[in-house]
Amino acid sequence: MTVPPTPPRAAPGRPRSPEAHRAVLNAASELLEERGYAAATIEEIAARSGVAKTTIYRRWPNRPALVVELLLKVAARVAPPPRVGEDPLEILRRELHLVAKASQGLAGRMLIALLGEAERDPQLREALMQGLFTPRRKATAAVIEHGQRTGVLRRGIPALFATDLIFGPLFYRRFIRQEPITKRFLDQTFDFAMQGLAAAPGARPARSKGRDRRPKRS
Amino acid sequence: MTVPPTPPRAAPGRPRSPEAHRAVLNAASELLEERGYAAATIEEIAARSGVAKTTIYRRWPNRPALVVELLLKVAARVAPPPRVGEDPLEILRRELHLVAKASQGLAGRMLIALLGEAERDPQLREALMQGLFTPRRKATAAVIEHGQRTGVLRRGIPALFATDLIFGPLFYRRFIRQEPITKRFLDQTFDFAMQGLAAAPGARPARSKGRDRRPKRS
DNA sequence: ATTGATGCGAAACGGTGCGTAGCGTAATCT
DNA sequence: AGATTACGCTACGCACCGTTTCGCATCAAT
Repeated sequence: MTVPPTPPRAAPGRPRSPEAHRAVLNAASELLEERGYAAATIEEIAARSGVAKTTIYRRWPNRPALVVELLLKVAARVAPPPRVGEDPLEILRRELHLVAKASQGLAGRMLIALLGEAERDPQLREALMQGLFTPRRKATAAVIEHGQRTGVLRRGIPALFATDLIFGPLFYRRFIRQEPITKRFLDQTFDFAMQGLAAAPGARPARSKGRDRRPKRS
Repeated sequence: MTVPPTPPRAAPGRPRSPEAHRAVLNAASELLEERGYAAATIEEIAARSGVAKTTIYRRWPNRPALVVELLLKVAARVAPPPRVGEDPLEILRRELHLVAKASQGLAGRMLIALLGEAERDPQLREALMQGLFTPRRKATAAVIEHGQRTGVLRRGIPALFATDLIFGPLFYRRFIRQEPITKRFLDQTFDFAMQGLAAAPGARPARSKGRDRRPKRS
């Protein structure tokens, strides 16, 4: 790892064209929107963007890598990860609805296409985990931990596990069964999860530290 | 539906060879096991099975259709749907573990590969729903409804929805995040779901036949 | 201004798998 | 026997992949 910190030395030669980069992502996005993942071949993307195939391959090793970059961009735009704040329950509820909405749009279509390929492509899986799932799960877990500290949520349930309990049914329905997500479904899911996660009415906030031994049996 | 019940009229011409059928499914199964979905091309399957490509295409319109048939067979073998019985909680718990185990084997690998294609192939999606998900969900829901009638499970929660609450986190973890399933994870998931689904200790069965009551806890 | 390095577009390539067609042969029914 | 369908084989056109080659463009360093 001999990397100069902030290397002032610019790379020699002609720099890569940002326009080409944008044009490719744009064309890919349109194709995915209009005709789906199968139709968004590299050759089609090159044709529509006016960028040469070689230029595309110079930046991305293959199609999934390109789509991942696009997915992360779109996801960050339409559904930024939640942040710890005043009312954890409300934050979680909003997050669930936000993710549900995003999952029904372009981001969802991209994700579902990538998941199949991720089975055979460990690098792709890594990229999805580190770029999408891990940060989001961590952010959500932080909200939950905050709720546990302030006494709104029951302690004793690992926060990451709790996030999976909240979001699992949604993803199962949207990406595995591929059925539409209704508001009713989201409300039911959230209510059910909270039934198990929320603190009993009389619970108090956490003390200094370590003092939060509670019998986990409700 | 004008289908003659047990049509005695045999089709004219040479009948299709059951050996060829089996040989194809066998070869496909082996290839999927050894080298994954991507490597299980029609040409490879034909080569390994000793069956001509044309013969394969005469039976299945494309590769997904073939893999679906294989998946349904394997799923029925390694994890037959649950049946209503004495102890609903135990049946559900076993079912969760059984599905988890199956999802980590060949069946799971096939399913995950098919899901991506199902996005663009409505017929494939239909086949997966009618052949796999719908019957299994119905069977599980029946177990839950039985539990609700006998008072072991709380009433008022739609049974199909309840099944998704139980299995959602598992599928999310296995097929979306593609992380391994631990016994601990399954136990936690099940306990959590039951916390919300199980009847309060004092609950009574639905009407008349009241003998079956039992306080939950195990 | 020249030099050297890199990016760009265009064109062509070999490779792979798809799904189809033509052919001669095999099996079964009437 | 004749009709009909399945089988294996070979070959084909097609689409897309990922790579290579080439001439020109664009940058930094000299």
